[in-house]
Amino acid sequence: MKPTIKDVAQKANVSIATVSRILNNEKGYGEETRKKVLSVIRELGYQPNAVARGLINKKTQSIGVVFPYVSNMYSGEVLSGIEEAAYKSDFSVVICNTDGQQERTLRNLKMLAEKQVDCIIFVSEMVSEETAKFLLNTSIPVLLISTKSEMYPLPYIKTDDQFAAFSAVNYLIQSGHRDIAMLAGPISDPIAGSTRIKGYTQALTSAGFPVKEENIIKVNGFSFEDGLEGYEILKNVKSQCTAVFAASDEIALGVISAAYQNHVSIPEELSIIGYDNLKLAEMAVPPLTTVAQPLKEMGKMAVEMLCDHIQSGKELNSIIMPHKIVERQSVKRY
Amino acid sequence: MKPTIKDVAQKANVSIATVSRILNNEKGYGEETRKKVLSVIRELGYQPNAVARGLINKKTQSIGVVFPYVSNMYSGEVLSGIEEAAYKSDFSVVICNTDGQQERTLRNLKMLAEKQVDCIIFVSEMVSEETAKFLLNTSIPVLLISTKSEMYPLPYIKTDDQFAAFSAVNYLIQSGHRDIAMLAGPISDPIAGSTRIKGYTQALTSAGFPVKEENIIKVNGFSFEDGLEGYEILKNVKSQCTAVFAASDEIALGVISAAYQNHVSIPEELSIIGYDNLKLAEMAVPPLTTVAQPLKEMGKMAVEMLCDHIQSGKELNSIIMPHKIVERQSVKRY
DNA sequence: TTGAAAGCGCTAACAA
DNA sequence: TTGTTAGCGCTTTCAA
Repeated sequence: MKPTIKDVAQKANVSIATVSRILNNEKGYGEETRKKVLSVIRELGYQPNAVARGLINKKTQSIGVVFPYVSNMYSGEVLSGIEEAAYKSDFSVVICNTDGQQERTLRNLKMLAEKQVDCIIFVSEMVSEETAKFLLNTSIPVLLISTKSEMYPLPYIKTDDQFAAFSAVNYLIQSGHRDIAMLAGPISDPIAGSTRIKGYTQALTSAGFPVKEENIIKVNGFSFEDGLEGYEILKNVKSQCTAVFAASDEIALGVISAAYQNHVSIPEELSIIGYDNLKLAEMAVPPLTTVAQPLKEMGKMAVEMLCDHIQSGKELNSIIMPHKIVERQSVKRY
Repeated sequence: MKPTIKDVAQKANVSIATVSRILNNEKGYGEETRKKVLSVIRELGYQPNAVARGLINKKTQSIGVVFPYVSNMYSGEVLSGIEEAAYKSDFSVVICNTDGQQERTLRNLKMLAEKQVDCIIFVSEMVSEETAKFLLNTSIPVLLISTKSEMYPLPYIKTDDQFAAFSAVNYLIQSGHRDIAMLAGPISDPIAGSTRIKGYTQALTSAGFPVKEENIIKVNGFSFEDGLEGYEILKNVKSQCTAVFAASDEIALGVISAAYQNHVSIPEELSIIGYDNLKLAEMAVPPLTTVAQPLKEMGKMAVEMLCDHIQSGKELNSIIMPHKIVERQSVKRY
């Protein structure tokens, strides 16, 4: 049996209250007792029980994080920011994977609530009405990352997707491209789907170029496979695109890979710009030009804001993070 | 204030014991009371407090996972397996990042113990003496993944690194390569470092080829950057290698990327085989031939074994998982 | 079928 | 400076 505070108290001939005080660096004991107790603690190998603490303090020092897919690189970036900041503030992080399924999302959220996490970070997943309601009803502070609720006032941290997409396409235009295709995610996604398409359209329009419907290729998600698939469609589209804007780096990698198999060289025959600036972009051949979101930074910021909120009651505001174009070698300049 | 079991009991005119029984699907109440209580629960939006439960049950339904770097793709693969199995068994997973630092490892481990996680999965990190001692002293069941303790009997799940490295190099030999370099991780790493070098040496030797010291290039880690760096060294080595065995897929990607910048084409001028079979390998240009570890599977297996152990006292055995060569397009066949 | 009460390991108010 | 005690929200005897 693991020793408890009681065992320590007994062996040190003091009350458990005194041990508790020493453990928590409060005052109210002599140097003598402190030393004695500390030595007993070491001797017994005593470790405080955070569960018991949590019960009485109503604080578990833990952060719940909800991802659609914990294992992709996107989540990894955000997670590393979260983890870093959490570690600094002595929080632990509980992660959940929803697989993009509403039901799993809800079940995970419920679990987090039951486990009494001190706050929740909800990443990059569509906020369904039911989810939003749950999030609003619970007393747990919540921050969204890279997503937002259309109808409910949930604070978020994200980039301006439309503007970022605009910037990406504009970069292509500035580089001398006229005929630009887009590999878009699902339109059903109000954040990363339709919004980025708007940015694309806007850039073309404001440059005085026509928007051709067939140049907007919608795939099912934002993955490598979606990029592979997208390329096949792109190939068959008659227009002579010299460049493509991919709604994610993974999609872009899919296109690059498919292009390689089709012996079309990038960027000589086809230019491509991605979205996210994952580690992946740097590792690609050729290295991928992309619009960067500060994902790690966003994760870090989320936990910092949440901690401030919990400790000092500081309000949780929504924040738009800046994006920027990272130039590498996948776009040809005319 | 969130409603507690007491509020439910009061409102339903029963004792908290009855509510508890209903919550836990035990017997000892009438259908009438059950309905009544359930409706009150819904009405109040009551959610049981897992912390209080944990205190009394001495079970928190949570798994602690320790990674050196949570954000890389390697961790992502393992994590997705862990998460999937944990979700099925109703466990939540709390993740820790050690940054490869011994001190952080220990602090994280302590935190997990204090939080009373039901078991710990320790992934891909060297097991220092102090760490091993901690792990053995605690009463928390532990399983290592992709690592092992040299001196202490901690159960692990891993592949046979030496054999896998042997297979990789042997594949190169079978493909007609004679002069084969290795981009090895740090020799200080007894698992992924020196052991894989042994496999390399062994393959060469048993094929009757000489082992040239300068062909074994040791870099500081297993990252993309290490691969970049390794390529620079490789370039300056006088030998005329036609192929290289990289100790990780990330290193391999670094080599591919550097080769691209140096205008040496892969696999025509230089063949390369990786290690891990991350998603990355598939996404590379050219797609990377590599030796696959079933990382996701290993994560899944770890939690399944741990759950069996907790629930039925089933013993925790060490397991060697099979590896296999996944042929793609980065190795030229003569 | 139900309830009263003890207690999990700890903190915090109050007393001494 | 120290101890006693109540109680956090729950489960689990034991008794009714």
